[in-house]
Amino acid sequence: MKFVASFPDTLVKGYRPGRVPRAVRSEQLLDLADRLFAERGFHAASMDELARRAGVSKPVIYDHFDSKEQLFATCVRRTGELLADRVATAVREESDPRARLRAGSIAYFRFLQDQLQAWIVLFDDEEMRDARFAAEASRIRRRQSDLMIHLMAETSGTAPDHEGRTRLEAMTLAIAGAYESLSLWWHKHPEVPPEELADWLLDLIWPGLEQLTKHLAASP
Amino acid sequence: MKFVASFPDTLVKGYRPGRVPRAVRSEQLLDLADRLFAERGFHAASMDELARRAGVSKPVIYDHFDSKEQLFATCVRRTGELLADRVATAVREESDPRARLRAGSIAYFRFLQDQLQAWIVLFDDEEMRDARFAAEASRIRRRQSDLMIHLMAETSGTAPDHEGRTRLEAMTLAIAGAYESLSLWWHKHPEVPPEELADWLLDLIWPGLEQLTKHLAASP
DNA sequence: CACAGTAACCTACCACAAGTAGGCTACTAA
DNA sequence: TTAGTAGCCTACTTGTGGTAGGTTACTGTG
Repeated sequence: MKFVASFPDTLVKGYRPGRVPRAVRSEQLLDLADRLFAERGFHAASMDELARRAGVSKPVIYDHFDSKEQLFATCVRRTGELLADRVATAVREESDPRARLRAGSIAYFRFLQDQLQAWIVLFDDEEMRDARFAAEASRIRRRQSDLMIHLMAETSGTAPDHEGRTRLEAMTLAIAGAYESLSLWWHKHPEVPPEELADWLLDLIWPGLEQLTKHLAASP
Repeated sequence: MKFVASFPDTLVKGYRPGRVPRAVRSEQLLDLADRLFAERGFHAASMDELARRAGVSKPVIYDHFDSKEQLFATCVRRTGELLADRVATAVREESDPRARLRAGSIAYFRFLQDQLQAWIVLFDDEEMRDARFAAEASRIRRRQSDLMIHLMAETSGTAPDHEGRTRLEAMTLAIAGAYESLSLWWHKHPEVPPEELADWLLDLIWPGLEQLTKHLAASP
């Protein structure tokens, strides 16, 4: 009875107090953590508050996740995978290489537009938000990079040699960094539509990228 | 006497115990903080340890800097300004636009190579380092972006209209992001020489960049 | 020279948040 | 009925950013 009585009005709607199965609690905690990190940023979000919002005590959280960092990483990774899916899906709907890249880019920016809440934690800079996110941001970049490499290999047909692959990896990662940085800029210029962003970026990198694929296909 | 007696061997060489003028203490603290942040990362670096290394008590630090974040920001900003200077100097030594960009790029990567220690905090991802650096990293990107815009305006002669400037700002920031991300990759492939990195990146972005300047010069 | 004013510094503390030890409650299955 | 366990809690420890308030030594002025 102490248990039930200890839930005043700090309870988040949609979650009733009391015992729930482990899997459900996990999902609930992840959802709430996502929102909390988005609102406050990593540093300012406290595990106590997460516990309060979930209507649960702190050790419960630590029974599901090893640490605050691991919880954060899990949240970000989930979102990153969703993003990768969206982009991959959009890419698969086109066949011409440039059109594929364009479709992927648009999907990327549209996703950011939708998930702005959750994304701010990773990309906002204006407000001095804390973040232990380098590893996760990097993971996402790598994912986008892999996707690009895969796409290029698929359309060019030939496989580059070792040195070529090294260079290609470097360049796709650089491009992924450009996307990331552009997203950041976009955050302060939301009036620009995703399609225009994509076109700008395509005009910038496509000539060099096309040249690069030709170069790599010719060398081995 | 308590004062002098309280310095066992935790003292960093080159700094004698005892009272020193404010300006000297400030510089000393900044230098030590730079090293400490580089070693441990923002989160794991504690103010207590900084105090210990400086052979000083914590309030002394807070008499010089408002907070840990402000101290960190000051360190990073100092390094960022040094970087900008190096790049700008290198750029000024060339006249052909492409050669200028190349020279700037090489200077950029050379600087990272030298200052690797101090730079890890900002760019390393493999190790889960903490960082409250989004704002500072962004400031550095903006600096590089401004430099590029300046350089392009200088060489093209004409000034773009409002929409053109918006697009140009977005694209140069994207490019700065690409440099940043490439630096990160480089950290795991240090065998690639700076000149090669610069050439890779130039081959990738120069065609699009040249096209962009022409486009912007033609529209108004 | 005396001594006020101040610069540089200290000890001892607070607040707050991550993470833990150990125990309680209620469901389930034999 | 009762053993086992899943889910949960209260009450703590630890570590670290930051502060209050006092002490020491240097410096310029009567």
